[in-house]
Amino acid sequence: MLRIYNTLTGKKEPFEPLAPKTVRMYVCGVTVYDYCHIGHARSALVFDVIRRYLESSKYRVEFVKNFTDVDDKIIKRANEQGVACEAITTKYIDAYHEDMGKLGVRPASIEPKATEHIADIIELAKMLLAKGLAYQVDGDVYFDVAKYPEYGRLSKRRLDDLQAGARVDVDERKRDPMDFALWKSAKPGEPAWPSPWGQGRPGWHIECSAMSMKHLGETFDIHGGGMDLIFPHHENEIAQSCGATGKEFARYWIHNGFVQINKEKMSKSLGNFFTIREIFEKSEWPEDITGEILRYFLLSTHYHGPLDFSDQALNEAKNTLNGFYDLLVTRLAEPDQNSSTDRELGGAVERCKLAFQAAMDDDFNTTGALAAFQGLKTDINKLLSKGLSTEARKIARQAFRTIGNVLGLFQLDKWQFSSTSKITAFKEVSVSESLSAGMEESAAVLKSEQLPDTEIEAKIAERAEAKKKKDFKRADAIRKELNALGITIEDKPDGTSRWKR
RNA sequence: GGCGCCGUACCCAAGUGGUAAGGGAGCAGUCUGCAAAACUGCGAUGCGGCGGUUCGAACCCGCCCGGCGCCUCCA
Repeated sequence: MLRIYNTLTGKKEPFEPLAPKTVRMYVCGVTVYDYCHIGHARSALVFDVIRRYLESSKYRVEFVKNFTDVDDKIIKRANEQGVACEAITTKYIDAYHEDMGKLGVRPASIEPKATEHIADIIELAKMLLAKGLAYQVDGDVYFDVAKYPEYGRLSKRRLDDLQAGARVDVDERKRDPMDFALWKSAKPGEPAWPSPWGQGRPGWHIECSAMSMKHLGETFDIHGGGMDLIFPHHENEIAQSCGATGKEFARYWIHNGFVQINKEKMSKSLGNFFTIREIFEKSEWPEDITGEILRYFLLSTHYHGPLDFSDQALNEAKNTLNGFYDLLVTRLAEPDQNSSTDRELGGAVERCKLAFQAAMDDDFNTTGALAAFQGLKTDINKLLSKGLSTEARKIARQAFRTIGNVLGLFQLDKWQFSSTSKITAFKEVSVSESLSAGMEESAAVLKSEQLPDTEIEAKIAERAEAKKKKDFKRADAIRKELNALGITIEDKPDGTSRWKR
């Protein structure tokens, strides 16, 4: 039985969707005015995994994730560059898909844009005005928070406690400082749509209410996003949605914690952020391996807590994955006639499945889920040493692939083990540096990539000959030579050797 | 001023009442010509501090200390 921590109630609750075997879920995406950073990646990944787990639990998941494509920051960016807003939003929506794709984040079932739902937004605002929950000032429409008595139930705040104007000037035209705009009148040079209140554009919060209700119905199951959206964004969504329909809006609210740098929130305003593409660019690993490392790193902490980003953390994730992929692409790929432990494999896989499911059922505890894979890894390594047939090895490999698919891990067929490469997101690489010191560091991997397998095999054969003749000096020299190229040789008990980059 | 999150071994990190998962690093052993990998063992009598509730607390309550976040836009 799946249990989810619900921000609305502050408790872990059993999850029961409104309609049997169907989950309707809405996640707040990004405002598309710049490249995404690793914090956006965490959020996208967390909900991607939640979606995958629900699907693997035999739910049909209707997953809506929006793009905010009308906003002050977009307008500012467009004006700076002297281009239309659409040029900005199109560019960064494409970049979003590209970056998230590298992380293995699947597109949502529906990815609506605010600008494509202006009519729905206007309808919602009209409804709120008609119900007396909103009011008009000049060409603006504001939600009247005083008319929604439950305002603050998500963020656990009371209106009286909020320090209005603490950090921003209060608009004197509003009845309450907490009232928020549903519709903003157009200023010159801004994108605008006709409305009953004149030319204008939607406020930020209303698009999510309009789009979620349009695509998922007035009441749906899960609404998610980053912690920073709890107030005011999600609070306001609840107020205007419930105010308009008189029904409950989203039933389970899920919020992911922040990615931090040195214990501080990663954010644009602090300037302490790393974009996803920047990390891929600075990584010395191939793209698919870097993606796997990032994914493992982001899932190694429970989604609700903070997660500190550092080169060390990334490289630890790499080391851990080395252990998995050594098993998956090296040891399990070796043929064997000995089937003496084949019948024990099923039990090991079953144990992993159960442990995995128990962890994921407990509020999507991906940390525990990864521990389940560690258990399977250890079990299979033991079986291998006692004898596991080629056929059983394929089954073992498939188990990792199948269960791992829920986390989007363990799908790669190739891996690089070399310990000379790194991810150094923090290192500022200048051109001259990369030509000297930086190059040296990654030189081994570059060389090993260029070296054809056949040449390596030839060297290995030569070394085997030397070993046979007890010419260990020669054998060690060859090993050292290959090692300098980032290739590790492992001798097996039968006198043959395996190698890996 | 209000609300909230976090503080578990060298590092990362699960665990929300029943006696501390897992990983990384390290050390020792098995294996090996050596090495690597794998496997085995070692590693917090203690979970920021002090009290309290309980047969029993990392987990509940109170106070305190430290770090962070939100109350502008923010995943």
